[in-house]
Amino acid sequence: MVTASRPLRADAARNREKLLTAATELFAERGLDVPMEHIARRAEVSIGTLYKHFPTRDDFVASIFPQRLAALEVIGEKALAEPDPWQALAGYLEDLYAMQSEDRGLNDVLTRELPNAPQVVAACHRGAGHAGILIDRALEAGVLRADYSIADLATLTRAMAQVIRDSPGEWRRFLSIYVEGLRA
Amino acid sequence: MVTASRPLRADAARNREKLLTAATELFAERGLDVPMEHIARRAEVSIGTLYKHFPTRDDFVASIFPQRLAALEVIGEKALAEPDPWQALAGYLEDLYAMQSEDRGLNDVLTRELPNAPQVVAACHRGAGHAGILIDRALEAGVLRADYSIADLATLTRAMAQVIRDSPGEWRRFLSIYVEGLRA
DNA sequence: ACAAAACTTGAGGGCACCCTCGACTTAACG
DNA sequence: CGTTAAGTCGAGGGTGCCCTCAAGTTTTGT
Repeated sequence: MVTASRPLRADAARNREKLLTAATELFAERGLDVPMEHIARRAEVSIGTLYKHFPTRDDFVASIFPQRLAALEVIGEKALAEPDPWQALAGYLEDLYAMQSEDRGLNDVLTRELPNAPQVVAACHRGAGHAGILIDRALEAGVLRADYSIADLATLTRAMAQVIRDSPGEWRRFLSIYVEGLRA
Repeated sequence: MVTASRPLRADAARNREKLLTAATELFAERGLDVPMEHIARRAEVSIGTLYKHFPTRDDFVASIFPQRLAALEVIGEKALAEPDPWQALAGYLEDLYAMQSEDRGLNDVLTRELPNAPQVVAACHRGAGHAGILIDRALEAGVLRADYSIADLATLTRAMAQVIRDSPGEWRRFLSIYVEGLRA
């Protein structure tokens, strides 16, 4: 869309940038629920200005995460390039959750429903596309539990979100056990 | 302990009971974070009375959950009675999470740190004792992944808590995959 | 039946977060 | 420059939850 009405005034553009930077940092550090006031403070901007640019929290989310979720595509491509279907899937999961473990906000995004940030939902769907292919390949190769589906991956993602949150040192181990259970 | 100072006045004893009932119900339905006001309302008692009997949320937790956690002992005993070490462990996990899935408050209790409810912590430790024995048995029998430990069970429990919360229909399936991954 | 002790009540103060809006400031354009 | 539309500011009102305490009520023991 980019309905480029009138362009932003210089100071406004600057503030918008500062807000995005602050929100990006704070989401990553503290998750999606940081108080709006904190974002404004870190951006050195008043709370009123914050609401002028981003009337709802989801406006922040929608402005920040689609970009970040593009990394999903990258790890998806990487996995698709791997010839061994099992290695491809296992590697994908490892990369996916490594990414999730480094950004608390991303962790939240992948866990929650975000009905007001359709761009984010779309980006997730795109990511899921790759995952679906990887699963199909592994199924065809007969290396993956025959009843596995993309829905199981959603469940796993939420479980991993929790594990990452309260034992960031353990997620690889937990994942490796689960992945063992996935073999045909 | 039971430092039976003077016994409670009749009306006070009645109110205490009503509060416990209300809290038990609401914790199970909504989790440990229900507003205190809701508990008071359901108990048909004023908020002041609530605070007289249970000055902190953890006083409720400490009064309610040790009993409930006694069920852990029961399923522990049941599992210990099972001759096959693998079946014993797998059955234990199934029973444990079935229990957890029926009580949102219990789910919270098993997920959180509760430094102010030592009775609850103690009850959990007792439960963990059984689990430890089941794990040792399975290890000795060589049917369980050699590096498995009780710490992994704590991680699993938090993961299951999450799965139970947002996909109550899927936890058995998720668990069964994980358990597959546990085999030696 | 009465007084003292025990208990109950709910208005209200505190806090953290949400968000709005009218008064002020400043960039942009002639 | 001067005008004005665009943008900024932050005090303050709203909400939901926490918890307290002075005034009123009920139980208990005599």
